[in-house]
Amino acid sequence: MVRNKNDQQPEGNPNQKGSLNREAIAAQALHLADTEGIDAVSFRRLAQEFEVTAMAIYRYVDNKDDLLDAMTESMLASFDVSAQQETDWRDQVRGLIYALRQLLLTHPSGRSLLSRRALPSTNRLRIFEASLGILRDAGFEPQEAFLIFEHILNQVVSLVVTGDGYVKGAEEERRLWGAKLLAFYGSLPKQEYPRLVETAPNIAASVDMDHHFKFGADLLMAGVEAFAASKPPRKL
Amino acid sequence: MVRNKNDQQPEGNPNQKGSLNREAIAAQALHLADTEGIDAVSFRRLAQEFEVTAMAIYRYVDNKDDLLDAMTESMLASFDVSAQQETDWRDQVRGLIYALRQLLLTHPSGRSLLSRRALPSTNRLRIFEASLGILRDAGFEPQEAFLIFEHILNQVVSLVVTGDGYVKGAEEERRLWGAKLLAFYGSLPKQEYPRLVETAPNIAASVDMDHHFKFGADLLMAGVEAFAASKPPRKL
DNA sequence: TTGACGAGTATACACTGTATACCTATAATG
DNA sequence: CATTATAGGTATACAGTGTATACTCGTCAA
Repeated sequence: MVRNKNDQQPEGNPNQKGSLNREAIAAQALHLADTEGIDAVSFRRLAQEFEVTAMAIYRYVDNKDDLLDAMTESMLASFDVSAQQETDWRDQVRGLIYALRQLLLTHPSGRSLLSRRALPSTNRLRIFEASLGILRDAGFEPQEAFLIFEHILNQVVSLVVTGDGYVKGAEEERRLWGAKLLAFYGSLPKQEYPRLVETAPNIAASVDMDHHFKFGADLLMAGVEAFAASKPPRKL
Repeated sequence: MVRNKNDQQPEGNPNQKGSLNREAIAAQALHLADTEGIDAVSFRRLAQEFEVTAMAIYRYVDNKDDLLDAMTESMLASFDVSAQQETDWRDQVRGLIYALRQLLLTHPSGRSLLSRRALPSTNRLRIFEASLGILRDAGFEPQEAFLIFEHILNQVVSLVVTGDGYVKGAEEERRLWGAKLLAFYGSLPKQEYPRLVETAPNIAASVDMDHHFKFGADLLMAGVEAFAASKPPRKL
């Protein structure tokens, strides 16, 4: 047997990431997903960053699914719904929308993480509960509140992170993609695709988040408010 | 060299799938994705269904990304936006929504396919153009039309196929998941999560598509109509 | 007859998640 | 103190994945 190759520690350098534990692993994995895409998150890659073997991670995480759960929790840990205590429910909902946006801007991998079918853990439950509270207080029935919240979450997700491959800070790549879209849609045969050609600049501009998002958020709010108005006048 | 192991064809059975070609591959891959999930689509698996080597597929498909493109095209081939020629734009939009729903019911893998960041091919362009046409005729500006269409598409997708792992016809599994959700949310501590507990039945019921969808579609339409109403009175 | 070419095979490489068996330094216990 | 248990980590292996490269045919044209 040729085992015991490196019995003693090579150098006494303390692991700068701190000792291995579930939270640290989840945080590192989340950071990896946000900066290099969700596909970059693998046991071997993660282990390498902790200067450790892939299997060592299984001490703290059941399997990949559990790892993704832990990442989700890590992402949602610092998220506080009730940060802003507005009086008008419209402002509260709008606040929720923009808080979710901020969350997804810092964590683009949220798209992948939040759309997994899994039973939620504490942080997600907390947010879910608080959001339902806002909508219930606004006068919506339980089912309506649930559906509206889902509506909002889905819409915000797809408004902020366009496409699956989005990673944090990839400004240059993003700009390039916008140019590519403009070139593509702009050069389509005009008589076959008149609408697409005229809309090409807008399609391309959709990679610019701020403007795009404000527009989408307004549309979203318009829907919720219209729905509220179409109900028996019980709203606050 | 130990090549040429099986020189002659084992049996003379004609490939029941027909001779290999791009369309057949795409169709088969799409079917596979719809029935066993998008992860079941691999070159080796696909090749096996055609009784062929994995590398043979590369004759007709550049790489996996191109395969997914081909699948998307295959899925959208039979989709016709202008099937229903309603006069009222509201009915047209509603028709579009329900047509998209039907598409995603037959092809649950559409969620994965449609949310990829890629330049669209002909079928997708055709649908895009037609949809923009409807919205432009309704009086929306180019940018508005584009954003509303995205809004609609995203919302329908997330309304129809909840979660990533959805496959066609998995009725039993779906029912089980609903029961699991009900048990989970229903048994949360009531004083910590009052809203979630009261909403538990609705959350569980969201696996029942028909009811869930009608509700979501109404909310969606309410948003679009409200947005239309908030504009200078130019709508038809 | 030769040669090109289309279609498919064989093999290999670097990845992935994860099961199993092992080692070893520390802590608990007789 | 001596022994044993255990927590934390390593090593290896297996079945998958996408795909690059090289090869082998059968058919058809010059």
